[in-house]
Formats: sequence, structure tokens, C-alpha cells
Amino acid sequence: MGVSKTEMFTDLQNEISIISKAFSHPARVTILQYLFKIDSCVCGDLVNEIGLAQPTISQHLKELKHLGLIKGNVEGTSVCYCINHEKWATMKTVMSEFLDQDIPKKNDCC
Amino acid sequence: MGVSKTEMFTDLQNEISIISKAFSHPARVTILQYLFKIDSCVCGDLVNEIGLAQPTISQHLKELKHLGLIKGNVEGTSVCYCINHEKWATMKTVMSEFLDQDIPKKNDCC
DNA sequence: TTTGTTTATCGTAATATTGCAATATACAAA
DNA sequence: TTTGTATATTGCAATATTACGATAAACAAA
Repeated sequence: MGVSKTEMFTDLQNEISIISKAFSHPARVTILQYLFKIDSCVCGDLVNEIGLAQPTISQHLKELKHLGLIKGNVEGTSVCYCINHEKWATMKTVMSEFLDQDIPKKNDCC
Repeated sequence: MGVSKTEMFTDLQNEISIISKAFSHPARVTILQYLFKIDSCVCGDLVNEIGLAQPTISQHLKELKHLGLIKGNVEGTSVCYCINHEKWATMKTVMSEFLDQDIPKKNDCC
């Protein structure tokens, strides 16, 4: 029915999937990479950097902001976005633990 | 229009998003965790482990297999699935590089 | 061959995501 | 106040994802 049955999974399993969903669109990956590259804040030139329309970029920014990975700061008419380094660090811990579960490798029947 | 404009992004940006999409559903996260936990192969008991219907699990397995993260081996009437450790390792490299881009942290206006 | 077991596929319904034109909002400058 | 600029929101269309019943396919055992 198109609905994820979140209640049958653990909080961690849901958290991993929510974080991953944020990275599951190349525009959001590109936004994050650009924010890291610029290092300081960036305003509306994401629209020029990426070839998508302004409302589309705004929507992607909203999702990243809602998840807490970026912060927005109003400066006059423009809005300055930058990475939320604290949130990024905690997110990285969660994802790294998930990615690093492949240490033993005992049996392999395939 | 619901279509990701993949052609305007780099191969790496698209690769990160494709990998992340595989992890963007808690059922697939759970399947992978279970395969790691069991370590050796597993057959149809994923349906019992997770509370989803058999066709749904089969569909999630198909996506993970298509991406190459798991391998399937037919054994009589059942199919034995297990982690593709080589593919997992290369995937981890790509994702780790993306997650580890937050080293400097010079300016922060937000 | 028939029967039971396991997994895959098909078809379809419900919902989510993506994209953008149009418009609204907020504010600086004239 | 008016005008221009930057960003957010609304509304809608196109497409993708998720879920599962029904069914098919593959095979082992009787």
C-alpha cells in the first residue's frame, strides 16, 4: 500500500532508513557536498550550482533542514545555509555502525 | 515530475543516492542486519523474522540482490541468501568517503 | 504422477516522491 | 510607498515505492 510499516521495526532500523532517505536523491547529496566545499554558508546560488528550479531546491533544503543536517540563517532577503556539524557527527556514528557490521565473515555459502 | 534528473549529477553523486535508496526502507535494513547476524546463509525465515508478507520480502531481496549487496543461492526448494562481502566493502568505501567530508569545519555562520 | 513446500512474478491499490509554475512572503533600496 | 530580489509555499501532474493477494514456477517426497 506504499506505507512503510515502521512500527514493526526498531528505532535504530527506522533511524538508519530515515537518514538514508535523505541521501537517496542526488540533488540532496550535491547540496550537502557543496555546503561542505564552500565550508562557510551559502545562499541561493545552489539554484545556479545545480540545474533545478528554485522551488525544487527549496524543497530539498527543507527536507535536509527538517532532518537537522543543515541549518538556515536569514540574512536580509537571502537565507544562509550551512552544515549542522553536531548533527552530522551523530548521524555519522549511526551510519558507520551500520556499515561496519561486516567484520567477522565466517561462513559464505553463496 | 517525480523523475530524478540523474543526468545533471556526477556518477558518484548518483551512486551515493542509489546505495542510500537501498537503505532507505527499514525492511531492507533489517534484512541486511539479519544476514550479518546469522552470518551464514538464510532462506525463507526472513518472512517469519520480519512481519511482512512473502511477496514483499521477496521484492526487497530482489532490490538488494540487483544492487549486488546480497547473493542468492538455490538449494533445493529454498533459496539461500547471504551478504556479498566484496560488494559491501566497496560500497562502504564510497559511503564512508561521503560521510567523512566534515573534517575541517572552519566557518559557521548559522 | 501427485502433493506439498518454497520462492518469484504479476497485477493492482495506496501512498510517497519529485518537479515546477504560480504565487506568497519578507525585506532592502530607491 | 513602490520596486526589486530572494526564498518559501501552494497546487498539481508525473512517476516511484510499498504492500499483498493470486498465481506461477521449481523441486523434493510420497
